[in-house]
Amino acid sequence: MEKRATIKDVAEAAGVGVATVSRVLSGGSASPSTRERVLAVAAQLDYRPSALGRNLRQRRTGGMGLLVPDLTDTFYGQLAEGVLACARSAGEPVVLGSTGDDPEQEADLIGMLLEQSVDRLIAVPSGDAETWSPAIRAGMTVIFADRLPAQSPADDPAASALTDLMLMDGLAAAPPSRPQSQAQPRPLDVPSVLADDRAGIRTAVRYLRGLGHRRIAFLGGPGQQRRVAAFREAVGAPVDEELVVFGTGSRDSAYAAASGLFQSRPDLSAVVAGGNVLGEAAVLAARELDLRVPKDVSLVMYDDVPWAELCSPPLTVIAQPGRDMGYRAAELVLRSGGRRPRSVVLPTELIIRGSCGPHR
Amino acid sequence: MEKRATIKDVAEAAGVGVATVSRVLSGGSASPSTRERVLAVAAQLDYRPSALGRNLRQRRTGGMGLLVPDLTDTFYGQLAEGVLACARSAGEPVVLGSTGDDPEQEADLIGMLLEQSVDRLIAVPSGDAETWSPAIRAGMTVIFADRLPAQSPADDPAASALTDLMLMDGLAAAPPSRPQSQAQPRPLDVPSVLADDRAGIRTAVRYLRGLGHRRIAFLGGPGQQRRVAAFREAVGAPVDEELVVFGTGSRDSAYAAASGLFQSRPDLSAVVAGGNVLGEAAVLAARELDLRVPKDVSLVMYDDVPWAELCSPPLTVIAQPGRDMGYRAAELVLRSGGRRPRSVVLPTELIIRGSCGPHR
DNA sequence: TTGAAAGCGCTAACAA
DNA sequence: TTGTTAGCGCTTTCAA
Repeated sequence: MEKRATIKDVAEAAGVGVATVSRVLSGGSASPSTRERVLAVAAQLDYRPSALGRNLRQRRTGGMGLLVPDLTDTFYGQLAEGVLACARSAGEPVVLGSTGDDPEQEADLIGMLLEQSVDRLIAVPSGDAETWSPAIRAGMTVIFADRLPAQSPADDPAASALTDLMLMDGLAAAPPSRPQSQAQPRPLDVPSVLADDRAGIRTAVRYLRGLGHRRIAFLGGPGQQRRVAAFREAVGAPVDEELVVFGTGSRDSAYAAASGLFQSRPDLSAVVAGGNVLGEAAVLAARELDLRVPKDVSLVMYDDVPWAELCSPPLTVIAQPGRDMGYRAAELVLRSGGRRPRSVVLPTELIIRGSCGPHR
Repeated sequence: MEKRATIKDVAEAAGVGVATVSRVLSGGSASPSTRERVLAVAAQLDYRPSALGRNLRQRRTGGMGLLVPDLTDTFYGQLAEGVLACARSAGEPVVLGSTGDDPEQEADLIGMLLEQSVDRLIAVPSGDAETWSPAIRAGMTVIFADRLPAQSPADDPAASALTDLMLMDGLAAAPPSRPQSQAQPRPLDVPSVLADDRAGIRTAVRYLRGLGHRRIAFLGGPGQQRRVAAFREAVGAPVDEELVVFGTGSRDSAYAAASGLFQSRPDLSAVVAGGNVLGEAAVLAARELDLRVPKDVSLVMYDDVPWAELCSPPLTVIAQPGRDMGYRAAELVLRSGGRRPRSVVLPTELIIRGSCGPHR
C-alpha cells in the first residue's frame, strides 16, 4: 500500500506551482511547454487528483444520487442501468439508495445524501412534498423518474382530478388558478422523466375493449396515481370502484390484492396490472384460483421484462423504456448547470403477445 | 436554499471551541453540562456535520463501493438490496457501479472509486488479478461476492484443477506448495462471500441422475469457473465437452449458446443453467425449437427468482441467498477495522418444481 | 475537560 | 502565463 501522489508532489517534481498543475489538469490556460511538462510528471508519478480535496473546496460532491424503491423489481434495475451507463461515460460516481417505497427510509436517505453534499439526485419518489422539501430547500437539483410524489391527501376530489390529469401529462403541476390553501404544501416544481402513462393505459384499455371486455380491473401499486387516473379516464364514468385495487409494493401484498380481486369479483374478465411485480402477482393468483389466462381472464401488464415472454402464455405488456428513462434523467441532471432542466415524457408501446383473448 | 451551519457556527453559539463540538458529536469525553449545551445548540441550528470535511481530514470516504455485472439480472438486484439494507442501517453511503461483465469497465470503475478515496469495496469481479491489483495495492478492503476473479489463463491444467477445487470451497487460494512461477501473478488473497456452488451443483446433478438422465449439459456464463468445475466433478470423468457451453453475459449470447447447444446435441436430456439469465435463455431456446420441458428436456436453473414460479412448468432451481450474500458482505466490509475479514460460504438449496422429469 | 492550531488536497482569487 | 495564498469543514495532536 503506497502513498498516493498529491498535487504538491507533482508541482515540486515539475518545478511549478500547485495552481499551475491544477490549471493544466482541468484544462485551463498554460504554455504548451509547461503543460507538457506537468502532464509528463503527472503520468510519471501516476498522479490522480483526489476528489476529496476538490469536493471540500467546491463544497459539493460530484456525481449524483439515485433513489429507487426496490432493485429486485426488474424495471428499477433497468432504470438504474440507464443512470449508471450515463454516469459511467461521464466518469461520475453514483450514490445509490433503496427506499422500499417507504417515505421514512426515503427521508433518511435524503438526509444521508445531504450530509454527503450530493447536490444532484434522481429519484423514484415514495414520499410526498413534505418528504422532499428538505432536499429542495437545500438547493439540490432533483429529477423525478417514473413517477411524481403523491399529492397531499387533503386535496379536494375535484381539484385532485384536475391535478391528476395534469400529472398524467408529466406537467410539473404548477397550482391551478384557484385560491391556495395555506395548510397544504403546494406541489413541488421539480422536473421529471416519465413514461406516457396516459397513452399507455388508454391503448391497453381500448385493446381490451376491442376484445369485448367490459369488466376490466386495475391492479395498482404505490405511487401509481397517474396510472389509476389514466385508467379511470380510459374506462370512463361510472368507474366500478371494486375493480380498482392496490398492493403496497411488496410481493406478498401484491399477491393478496390480486387474489382478493379475483375472488371478490369473479365476473371480471380482464385486468391491467400497473407494474411487473403486480403482473407477477396476478399470474400467480390466477393460477392458484384455477383461472386460465387468457381463457378465463385476460391480462395486460405494465413493464416489458424479459420473463414476460417466458410465461405461458407470454404476457401482453405495456412497454416503457426503463433504461432510456434512467439515461435521460442522468443526462438532464448532469447537464443542468444549476439551471432547472425541463421535463421529458417517453413513449410507451403495447406489445401484444398471448395473455389477452376475446371476452367469452 | 439556506446555508448549512458548520461546526464553527455551533461552537460559537455554544461558547466552546470547535474541538469540543467535534468531540461531543463523535462521542468523545466532555463534561455533562458542556455536552448538553453543545447538543442543544446543534439541534437548534439543525447542524449536520459535513462528510466533506471529515473525509478530507481522514483521507478516506466513508461507506463502500459496490460493483456488479448487471442490475437487470435479478440475482444481482437481490444482492444489491442486501448490501443497501446493511449500509442503510449503518447510515453509510454506497457508491454503485455496473461493469457489464467487462474487465475494462471494471478497471475504470475501480479507478473512479480510488479517485473518490472509497476504501471499502464489495465486488462481483469480472476481471482477473491484474484488474484488481490497483485496488489491492491502494489498500482497499475488498470483498468478492458471488464469484472470484478468473485465474490467469496461463495456469497449467493440473494446477488449475487443484486451484478450482480450492476455489470451489471458497478458500482464498493461497498458492499451493509448489514453486511459484514469476510470470503469472499469484492469486489474490481477498476474502469473499460465496454460495456453496459445489454442493448446489452436485445436488442438482445427482437429482437429474436419479431421474435417469445421462447426457446432462451445462450452460454457463462469465465468471462461472467454480460452477463448471463443480459440474465436471459431479458428472465425473470423462466429461463430454460438447455439453459444456458458455454465453458471454448478454441475453443474446446466452440465447445463442442455449440454442446452439440444443441444436448440436439433440441427444442431451437435461441441462443445468448456471444463472437465471442463462435459464431464461434455455427456456426460450427450447420453446423456439419445440422442445418441451420437462418432457423433451429437463432444466435446472441456478438462482431462485420470482419468475421461476411463473414459468410453465415452474422451474426447478438451485436457490442461493442473494440478499443474504449482499448483507453479509456489507457487514464484513463495514466491521473490518482494517483487519482482513474472513470468508463466508452460504448454503444453496435445490427447490424442486416442475421442470425436471424422468429420462424418456 | 477544554481550546488553539495545524493541516487533509484542492481550487480560485489575486498579484506579479 | 504563472506563483502565492487563503480557505473549504472537519479531526486530532498538543498544551493548558
